[in-house]
This record gives sequence, structure tokens and C-alpha cells, in this order.
Amino acid sequence: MEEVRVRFPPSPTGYLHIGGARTAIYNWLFAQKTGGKFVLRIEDTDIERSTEDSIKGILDGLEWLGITWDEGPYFQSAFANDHRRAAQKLVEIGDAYKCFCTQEELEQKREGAKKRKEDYHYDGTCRNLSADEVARLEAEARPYVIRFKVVRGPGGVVFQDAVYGVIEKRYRDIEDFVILRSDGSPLYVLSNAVDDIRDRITHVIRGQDHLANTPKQIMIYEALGEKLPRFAHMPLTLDPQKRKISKRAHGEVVSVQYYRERGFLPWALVNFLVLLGWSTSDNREIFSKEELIEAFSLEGINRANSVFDIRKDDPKFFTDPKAISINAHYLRTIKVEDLLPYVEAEMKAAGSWDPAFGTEKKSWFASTVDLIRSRYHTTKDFVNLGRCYFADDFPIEDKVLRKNILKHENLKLWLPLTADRLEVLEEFRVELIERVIRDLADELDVKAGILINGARAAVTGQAAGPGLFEVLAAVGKERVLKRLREVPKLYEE
RNA sequence: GGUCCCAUCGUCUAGUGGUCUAGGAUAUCGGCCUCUCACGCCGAAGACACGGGUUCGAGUCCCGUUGGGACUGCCA
Repeated sequence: MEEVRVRFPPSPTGYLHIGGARTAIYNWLFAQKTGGKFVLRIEDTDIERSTEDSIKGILDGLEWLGITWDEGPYFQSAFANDHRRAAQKLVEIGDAYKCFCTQEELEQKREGAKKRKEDYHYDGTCRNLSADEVARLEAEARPYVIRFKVVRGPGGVVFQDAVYGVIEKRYRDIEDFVILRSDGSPLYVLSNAVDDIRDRITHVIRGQDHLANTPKQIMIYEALGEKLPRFAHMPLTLDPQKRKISKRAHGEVVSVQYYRERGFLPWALVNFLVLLGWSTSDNREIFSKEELIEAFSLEGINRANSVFDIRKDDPKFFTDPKAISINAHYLRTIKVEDLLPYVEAEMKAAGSWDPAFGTEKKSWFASTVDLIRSRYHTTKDFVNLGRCYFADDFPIEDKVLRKNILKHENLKLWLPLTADRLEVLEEFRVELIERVIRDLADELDVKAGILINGARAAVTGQAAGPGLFEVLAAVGKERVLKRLREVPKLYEE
């Protein structure tokens, strides 16, 4: 059987955005699934808009996501000769022709048609130029483009899309489209097809926005006498207003980089993205890499566009809530060892990493991460909300201070007293800590909750967190005692 | 405007003529757990765009309407 070859051809005009990432993911999954090859091809034909930074951003983004390619990156600009040759060949075999119409002329015709409310197609002025006329115009050094000669007559292009089924387009609805500019550079519709032919692409998996272009590319394939690849168009990702998402209109929130910076686990993003327009019949939503490769199929791709539910002005969510929930799911369920490197990287970036966390304090670090992770949504939370566990200076939330400490005047004495009682513990273990605190509450004749919540506020600065006794054990005796004994100062400010 | 594509809870979706008084996930709300907040568990609310057909029977097939999207460039 023929080897499957798929490709991802981003144009480097901005950083990798989630729509592109999703396309890459689908292609990559299909290659993994079929044992095929995944080719990365940078379509930098539009040199004006292509930048080095952008290329780097795309490669970095894919790498971060764990989307690996087998060939490339190839650069489309390196194959301009192939494209020109193909255009030349099409002219020679009579499937394309030189068109000397100027852009101004065409613009006028377009305008005219628009005024008369007619739909405009190139009128074929140069389609039937005689060889002599062509020679004469060329002798005058008149610039020309090359247009593909679309069949004039009944019938059309018919193809079977793996997602959308049979797609038909009549020839009369397709104009003689330009395949080579007057400066000799190729247009997307040509270069993309020629590159796919050269790269022996067997399956073209791309966004539905290319569906309308596909008949043109099929005509090119056929004119060139090449075997057609299979086409699979995937639905687009829209914003909540149903607009196609774009870096320009939506900014950072649609870039892969944004999720990296906001503390997403790469696989969680992949898992979320793959669900935008694809599903299994059993409706599973969480997949390991192996499971996803196993489960993926072109048949599972949906036809309807999906909405990426950006909650831009929602203080509670910085992106689609489902993306966050999937990230949080991974954060609390993957093996702690697997999570540690991400937390470490995050803390290093924030300057709060202690090298000892990776050596003699490693097991303490791991168990502390494990203790707190179930209520975190991103790896960022470990450096912010988790600061009280990993550093000595940490903020005490105002509201918490008032409600859990200041409100109870006695805590000024009781919390330092708690410290005294804890100090005698030989082993700073959860059960022993709990015993001490509950006994003290009885002795003082207060509800344990008062002492517990007060201690939590003093030790973590937060109202919410794991069980207080676990928290104290994790923070450690020395630091707990210090924090409890500093409580009286809190009353002074 | 023309061509093509699409249409199930707010969002992601299951559903391929009867088992759909439409299932799951997420978000929302309530409860349990509890020292708090999460997690977890239990529960509530929430959708087949509309109208015609076809059929004994339609979310599922057909047509139309409406709505949305893509393409319509010497961008990719």
C-alpha cells in the first residue's frame, strides 16, 4: 500500500495560531495513525509578509505542542523554479495562456460588473490570442500573467471530500484564474499544488476555507497528468461572534504562545484543540497521546464550524472555559513527576526557584505540588497562589486578614500560643498537628474552625487551600512557628 | 451579488428512521463531603432554527425559508 504523506504548510506571516495548530495536529495525528510521514513546508512565497521571527515562532510552537515532523521544514520560496516550469508546461500543452490585460483594465471591468450587479469573471480577452499576437505583445515587452484555461462547456469538477462528501463545481462558475504573476512568481493555487505533487502528498487535510479553491487545484493536477491526493477539509474555528479567528482581529488569545505563557500544559492544549471539530462516537474527551492516535480518524471530523469560546472580558476565564478545565484536569491527574518540570520552569521564569527543590528537597517539593494542585488551573498558579509554600514572603489577602484574623481579637494571643504548642512536637506530622490544635481549641473553649482558619490565614495568606494540617506539615515546623508568632504584628498595621 | 459549505443545550459534541419524554462534557445553580476552597459524588436548569413534504413513524431523508461561514485578488 502507498505510504501516507501529509503536510502542514503555514505561511509565516504571524505566530502560530490555534487554527493553524489544529490543522497541524490533525495532519500529525493522521500521519501517526497511518504510519505515514508528516511534512512541514513553510509557504514563504509572499516574501513581503514573511518574517524570520514568524518562522521561528511557528517551529517553536509546534515543538512545544509536541507536534513533530518527519520532513522539512521545506521553504516554498526555494522551489519557485518548479512553479514557473509548471506554469510554462501548462502553457505549452495548451492548458494555460499568457494574459496581457493590465490590472487597471481588470479593475475597471470588475467595477463595471459590480455597477451592473453582474458577477464578474475574467472575460477571456487573452484566451484566444493568436500566436502572432502573443509574439507581438511579448516583443513589446508587455507584462503578462499566466492564466489557467478552464474548460468552457458543460460539466465541472467533482471530487469526494473525506469530510464533506461529494463536492461539485461547474466549469462555468470558475474563471480563468491567474497562476503566475507578471513578475514571474507563482500564486498559491499553483505553488501549493506543485509542491504537493513534488512532496508526493497523498492526503490534503486543511481548513474548509480552502474548499472553494480545491477544484482549481484539481484542474492543475489533472492538466499536469498527476494523480490526485485525497482531500479532507476540516471545519473552521470561529469566535463567539462567528467570525473566523485571526491574529489580527483577536490578538494574543488565539496564539499558541499565549497558552504557553499562561501556564498551559502543551498536551492539554492539543487535547482541547483536537476536540474543536472532531469527536469519537463514544464521546470521550480526555486522551493520552497514544489513545488519541489510536482514536483519531478523518471520519470523526465534524462538518459544522465550531466556536472557540473566548471569554475576553470575563474576569473568571482568560480563554475558553473548556480549555481551562482540560488543563486543570491534566494538572491534577498526570503523574506528579511529569508535572514537576513544568512547575520548575514556571518558578525559574518567575525567579522563585530554589535549586534544592530539585535535589535534597525534591520529594518534599513533589508532595507539596501534589497537595496543592487539585485547585489550580494553570502552572502559573504554582508560583502565584503557591508562593506561601515555596517562599518566605507571600501576600496576605486583605479580606482574609480581616475575616479570619482581625475579626477575632483573641487570635492575637491564640495563634502564637498555637505555635508554642506545636513547637514541642518532635515530629511535625499531620495527625500530631491536628491533635495539638484540636486539643488547644477545646482547652480555650473555641470552635476549632476559628483556630484553623486563623492559622490558615496567617500561614498561607489565603482563605482557601488544602486541609490546614496538611498545609502546616507541608510548610514545615520552623516556618509555621515563625508565621504564627508574627500574627500580633498584623494587628498593628 | 455569485459559487460552495454548514445548522442539536451558552460553548464543544453524541445521535446515520422507531430504543430521543434527545445522551455526555464544559460553564451555571443546588446538595453531599468538610476546618476553608478545590477535587470527587449526587441533583437541577438548559438544545434538535423555521416551514413544508416523504414515511405507519423524522433530530435523523427531500425541498424551501431563515441564519451563519468560506471563497469570489497578479494574499496564502
